[in-house]
Amino acid sequence: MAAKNLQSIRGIHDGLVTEVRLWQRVEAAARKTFGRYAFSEVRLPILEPSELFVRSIGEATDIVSKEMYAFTDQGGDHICLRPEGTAGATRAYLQAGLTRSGTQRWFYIGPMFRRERPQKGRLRQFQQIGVEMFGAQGPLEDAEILAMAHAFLSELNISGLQLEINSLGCAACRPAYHDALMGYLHARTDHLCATCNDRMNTNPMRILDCKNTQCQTQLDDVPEMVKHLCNDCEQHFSGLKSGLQALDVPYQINARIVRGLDYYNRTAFEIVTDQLGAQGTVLAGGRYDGLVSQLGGPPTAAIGFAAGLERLGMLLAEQDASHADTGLVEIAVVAIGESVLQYSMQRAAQLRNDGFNVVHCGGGNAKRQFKTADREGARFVVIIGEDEMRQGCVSLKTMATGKQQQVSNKDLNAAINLEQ
RNA sequence: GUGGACGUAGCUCAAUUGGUAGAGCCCCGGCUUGUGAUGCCGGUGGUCGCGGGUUCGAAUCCCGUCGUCCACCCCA
Repeated sequence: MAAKNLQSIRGIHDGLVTEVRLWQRVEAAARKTFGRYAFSEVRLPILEPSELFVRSIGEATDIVSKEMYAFTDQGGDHICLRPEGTAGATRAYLQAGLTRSGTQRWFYIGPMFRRERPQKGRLRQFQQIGVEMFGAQGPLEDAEILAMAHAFLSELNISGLQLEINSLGCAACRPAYHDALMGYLHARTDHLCATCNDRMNTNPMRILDCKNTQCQTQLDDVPEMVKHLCNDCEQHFSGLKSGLQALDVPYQINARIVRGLDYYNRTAFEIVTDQLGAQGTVLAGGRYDGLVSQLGGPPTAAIGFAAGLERLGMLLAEQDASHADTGLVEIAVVAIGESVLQYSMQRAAQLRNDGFNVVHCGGGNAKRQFKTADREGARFVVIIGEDEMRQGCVSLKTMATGKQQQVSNKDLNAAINLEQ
């Protein structure tokens, strides 16, 4: 344990080489897939006014009431590290005056901050890949955005994932459902856990996904939102389902998916895994038709989702560890003798210009240099001594086979490509 | 925020009933000063997370603290 009093903040981890390689694979898959669906990347602020999240997510939520890194800056402004991306994206959409510019299809990749108790797959600073689509209201868009999420994860080849969908209804049908739910729950308060009894007052729908098995046994025939949808919501939901079927996206209806926030309506979905312990949600989202107007804009339909970059990286690491460490270094240059040092550096530079990833082993003791080459995982060693320099050639060694040959400088690239 | 487990060399771990720490791997050097991954020999490296306390004596017991992990909670 090196630096004792100089550690990263609890729950805030360094992304070292291994993790970053994993993340970059996830990011590459996202950029590729989202591009196919004509989504464009945006880069949004990490610092936002605290007020933004109070007004969007809501003061009563855990995220805002106890998990936000919020502070007053030197000028007296109340600002915070963003705990999620949707609110900022909506703010930016409004600020840029895009409400009459047609459908906006955005995605972003970046860090979010929540002061939670750290756990596997749960960090205080974590990265999300977020997608937001503004100005699209039909079930076709819902189906397509889910197909996009599915394609994105398929691109990564992660198995064991499950798409679950639900409908949360809308302002028209939710009150009646709420009454039905409360009636059902009130009859069983004695059998529900303490947390659930609290939730009766704050957010009764949350009781549906309580993990307490005792509570779950009480909920066998609990009223479900999907069975209380109004006509419009019903049509929307069946449009989504038939869209997913048409696109061959496997899904499952899970009436227990809920959202804590008021602005969510209709489609809600999660993609879950059983491989990350309690933090099984790898991607989640839904429709939030109410948010734009809640933040002062015109009524605007919107839908989006966010995926946890670290969680996806962990799944990749568990599934194919072999993939993680494919050699970065293609060629190691070994210089034998002081007199060829500078020349060997020039040859290394030339190989880099030719498009190879090259390390120079530093000259000196030949054995040491070969050891370095091996440790770096170089596939080839280009050996340069006085003879080679004089003759305008190098000795090319293929590390895996041990085969070594003399190749003239002009034939080197061809020889390497032959050996690959 | 609540509950539980853990914290010993760079890494993975060991140290019988409390007697001031060991191994493997890694790293460095040598056996071969134009050749690696296998072999042999040698070497560097630890205020036992940190701070108190009990004791003649603590890595080992107690308290606190920080951190990691797990579950609750919450969520990506």
